[in-house]
Parts: sequence; structure tokens; C-alpha cells
Amino acid sequence: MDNINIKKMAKELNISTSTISRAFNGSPDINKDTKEKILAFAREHNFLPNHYASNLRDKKSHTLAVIVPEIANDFFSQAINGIEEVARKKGFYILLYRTDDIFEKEVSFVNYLNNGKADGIIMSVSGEASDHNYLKKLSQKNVPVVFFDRVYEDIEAAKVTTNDYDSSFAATEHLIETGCQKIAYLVVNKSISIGKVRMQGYIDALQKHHIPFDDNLVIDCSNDEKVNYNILSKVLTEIKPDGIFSSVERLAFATYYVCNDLGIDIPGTLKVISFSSLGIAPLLCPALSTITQPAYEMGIKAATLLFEELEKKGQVHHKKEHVLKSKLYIRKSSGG
Amino acid sequence: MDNINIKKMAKELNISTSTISRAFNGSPDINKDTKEKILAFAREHNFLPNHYASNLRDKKSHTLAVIVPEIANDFFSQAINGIEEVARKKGFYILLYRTDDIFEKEVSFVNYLNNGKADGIIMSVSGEASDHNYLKKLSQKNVPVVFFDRVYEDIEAAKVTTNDYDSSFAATEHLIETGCQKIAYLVVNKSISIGKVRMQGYIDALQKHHIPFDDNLVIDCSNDEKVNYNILSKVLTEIKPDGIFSSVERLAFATYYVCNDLGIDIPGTLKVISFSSLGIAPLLCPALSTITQPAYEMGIKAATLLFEELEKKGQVHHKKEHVLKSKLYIRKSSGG
DNA sequence: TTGTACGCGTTATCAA
DNA sequence: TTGATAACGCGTACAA
Repeated sequence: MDNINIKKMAKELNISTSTISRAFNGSPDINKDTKEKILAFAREHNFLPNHYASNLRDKKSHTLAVIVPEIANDFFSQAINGIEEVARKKGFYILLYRTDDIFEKEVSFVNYLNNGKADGIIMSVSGEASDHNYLKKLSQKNVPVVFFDRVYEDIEAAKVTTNDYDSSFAATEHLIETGCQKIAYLVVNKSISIGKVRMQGYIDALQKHHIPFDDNLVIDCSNDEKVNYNILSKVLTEIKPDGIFSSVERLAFATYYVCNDLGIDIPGTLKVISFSSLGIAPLLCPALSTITQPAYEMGIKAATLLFEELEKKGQVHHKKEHVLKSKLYIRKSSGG
Repeated sequence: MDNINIKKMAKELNISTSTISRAFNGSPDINKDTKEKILAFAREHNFLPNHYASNLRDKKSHTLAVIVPEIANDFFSQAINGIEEVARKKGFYILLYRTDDIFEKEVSFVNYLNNGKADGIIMSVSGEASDHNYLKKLSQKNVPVVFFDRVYEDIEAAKVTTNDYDSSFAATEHLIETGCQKIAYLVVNKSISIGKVRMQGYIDALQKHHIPFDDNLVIDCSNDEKVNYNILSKVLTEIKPDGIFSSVERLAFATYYVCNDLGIDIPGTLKVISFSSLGIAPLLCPALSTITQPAYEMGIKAATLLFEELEKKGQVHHKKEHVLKSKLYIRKSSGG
């Protein structure tokens, strides 16, 4: 009564289970009338094939795992949107997991996926430089991985990133050209590859303009808002930079808050530019200059690549790095 | 070689499959040494029990489906965070689905979940007032549902909402007290219950202060940014309200953009207040007055309720409505 | 404490 | 076009 299944239907309809199965899988080997009869009966009895049984049979879950450091974040939520868009078109579903930038969580979830729970993984990594063996296990099980934005260089997989070096260089140069001589670089975790790349653009731009690089101007922040507020308060009152290049949106906001409280004028006393996917950057006080990554497009691209791998199974297929372009928006906060 | 499973391990180790199974399920009926031997072997050979087989056996997926209108949105992404938080503690995973406010997508996904793909569902509905039969089917299959924020009144299920009526009343009253006489109410879809409730608070506040309700001041907007821009441009130039009460964050942003372009002074000429979960509302130009829903807490609450139902199976359990309180933040945009 | 044997619900293969 | 049957990989009575 409660649990209808293919067998019970078979009995009721005096039809074999195979035929019923065929009715649900678009098989051509079935009489139109039989099929309709079956589907009608199914509708009436609220029956749908059980996914776990199907998955167990053909070892496909039609599910994609998406692993991100945070969800409540303009960049990642837009990227997830892009991924979802593609997945839906393919009839796939999204298993979402947040790591909070904690390496252990990443490892535990990836391990959990190591057994058929998802057909593939799209991830932006927590960034720990340690042992990435847990990821290598996946390829043993033919679970393809695509990285986006934050990647592990030592893992061979498709990667979707943006031209971070160029953007950082351009942003830093822009600050210099508007008159900044003492530009602080704000970063959350220097060791993450993305933090390093962005910093290199900053360093090289300084060099090009003969401004000596000062390690004290590299401000290593945390994920805790209050801690960041304190760090930045100290920096702005003691080191007194005249420009801020923030590698992470959140730190630009923190800078704004500190400036509001300390009465520091942006862009008069301090010019600010930041990596950010915030849609309403123009509405800030003052409008925030941004390097905006094509988050949605990155999601689309990552998902597309994953499906290519999923579908090209068997063929030798060289993993690639795909670099999309960020856009520089000069606004009031940097004197634009 | 490739595919290790319980049987192969059994052969290799000269142990029965049941014992191996026991090693993975915290069964007390197993010798410590045997267990360790098994787990060691499993680690070495990168084995984990297959989820689909397990799920098929005990008809539990340890997965929660989360259905929301949009993901890239401050309210929903924070709510998802809350849900994820609870789910993780319970060892559950999140299947995420976005409806884009399109009723058909909601129906199709819910139907898809109707066969064991998820143990329970947490959703914020698209709001169509039509036939909600697809949801009733779920209870037949013992898949509990919890609504949050946007609910269907006619479905019996746990519901987590906020005190929207009171908040709307308070916000409107606040605008009146700062001198507004011609307050426009911005809404995306009047027919959604949440839009109606919020509007009622607005209407009643007007009435209390003897301001006649004017239907022309109820501005029905869309989900398309450009369309909204045009609608609001027209409203602000032709109807010229002196206050805006926006039931949706997005429309407040649109108002800001229009005001920027038309040179309308906020709060001088126009006062603005909006429902919004934007963390950086204080950083806007001018700082945006908001009614802020406890999005994260709502997620927590919704997930907690779902697990209660999941665990209390069998017991009669009255569905309840849980109302959390929003907070009113008066800032510059409304003359604060 | 361990092993045997069956079934979870589906689908692919083969035969009719 | 349809049906019988054997897997898919696991967990759980039940027996030992």
C-alpha cells in the first residue's frame, strides 16, 4: 500500500517489471499503448522509480558535488548559480558543501564523496598546502574534479581561474597613478595560491614604478570581522597607508567601517580598490572601485568542463587551465 | 581491482561480509581487533561503503533538499548557511535547488524528490497560489517539509517566518513620523502571502495615522532589473512619493540607482526603508534603513524542526508556526 | 563474536 | 514487443 514499486505494479498490471522499467526510461522497445497504460497507473498511484536502486544499478548518481569555502558571499553564490544553471540543463542535481576554509572539513567531505555519492566535483579549495592525497583518490574512482578560482597547483584537473595577476597589477598601478605611494595589500591567507598570485601583481607593479616593496604593508587578516577591524584600525592609525588594495571584498568593507569610525576620508586620505563581486559597489559611500571576477561565467565554465569529462569518459583528455578575465571598475573610492 | 567492495574485502581477509559491514556501522557485536584489521585494510585500499546500496537497504538518504527562489541573495544565502550548519552536525548533506520563482520548477523538483532522494525538504516557496497537490504527495511518502519565510498557508507543515506584519507596520509608521505623507510600497509579487502580509502592515499604519491608502502607491515590480529601473523612474518623476517602503531588498537598490541618476536626494526629498539582509547596509550612500530578518537563525530553526520530525516519526506531532523577530535599523536613508 | 542467506528496487541481458 | 533472471553493494535476521 504505502510503498509502491515496480514489482507491485507489475503484478497489478499483469506486466513484467522489465516492461515497466522500459516505460520510464524512454526505451524504444515498448508498445505505445502499454507505455501509456503504465504511466497512467503510475501517476495515479504516485509512483516514481527509486533513485537509489537506479543509481546502484548503473553507478550514476546524476549529482554534482559543489564545495566552496563560503556560501553567503557574492562571488560564490553567483558561481553556484552558474553551476546550477548548467547542471539543471543536464538533469543533474547539486550537493552543496561549505568548508568554512577549514581544511579538515574539505578532506572529510571529499572522502565522503569517494564512493558514488556524486558523479563529479566542482570545488574552490580551502587552500591548505599540505597533503592532497585525498583528492588523488578520486581519480582512482573516476570521479572527475574541476577547480575554480582557488585551485591546487599540484593536482591535475581542469581549472577555471581569472587573470588575477594582471588585474592586481592593473589595480595597483591605478592606485600609483592616482598618487598613492604607500599602498597596503590586504590578504586573508598569504599561503593560498590565489593570495600569492594577487600579491605578485601588486609587487611587480610597485617595482615597475620604483616603489620599494615593504613587507609591513602586507596585512595578513583573518576570517573574523572583529579581529580584522582591530588589525585595520591599527594599520590605518599607525602605518598610515595612502592606498589599500584588498584581495578580498570583506576586507574592503572592514576598511570602510574603520574609516567611518576614525573619520578617515576615502578617497581623500586613503584610496581603496578591492577584488569584489558585489553588485551594488556603486552604491557604497563612496562607490567602491573593484576588480570584478565573472563569477557566474566561471560557474558555467566549470560545470561545462565537468560535463565534458563526464561524457568523454575513456578518451584521453588533457586537463586544462581556463582563464577568464576580470574587469576593473574605477569608482570614487580610488579617486575615479 | 578497480572496484573494491564488501565481498572482495571479505575474500581477501577471510572474513564474512557481515562482519565487515559491522566494522563500518559502529556495531558493538564485533571484536576490536577484527574491526581494526578491517578498517586498516579498507583505508589502504581506499574503500568506503557505497551510499546507494546502503540507502537502498535502509531507505534513508541522509540528505536534505533545500529549495529556494534564489541563491545569490543575502537573505537566502544566510539561511542556507544556517540550514547547512545544523545538517552537518547531524551528518546530513544538502541538495540545493533554485526555482527562480518559477512555479513549474518548484513542482518538477518536488516531484523528483518524491522517491527517496531526500529524507526531508526545507523550502521557501515560489508563491503561486494554484494547486499544491504535489506537496501533499510528499506526506504520503513520509517526506516531511518545513517552510521558511515564504509559505503556503494551505499546506500543513512546520513553518518558520518572521513578524512581517509588525515590522511593516513599524517601518511605515517610522516613515510617517519622520514626515512622509506619500509613501510608496514596493513589492515584487502582490499575490505571494508574504507580499500581502507586509502590505497589510503598511496599510494599517497609514490608517492609524489617517493617511488614505492609495492603490497607485503600491508599485508592482518584476524580477528584471531594467524593468524595475524603468518602473521606478516613472514613479519617482510622476507620482513623486516622499517615502519608499520596499518589501524586497533589490527594489531598494533599484531606487538608489534611480535616485542617483535623477539627482533625487535621499533622505532629503525621498526617505527609504527596506526589508533587507544586507550586511553592509550601513556602508551605502546613504546608509540604508532596514528591516533585517534573522536569516541565519531562520535556517537553523527550520533545519532543527525538520530533524525533530525526522526523529519523532510515528508520534503524533502538531505542526507549528514559528515566528522569529526581525529587527528595525533606522539609518540615514530614512532620516535617522 | 562471527557467518549464511536473503532482499532492498531497479535495469541489462538474453531468450522468446 | 515482452518476460525471466541475474546482478548492483550492502545490512540484518537468524543461526552457529
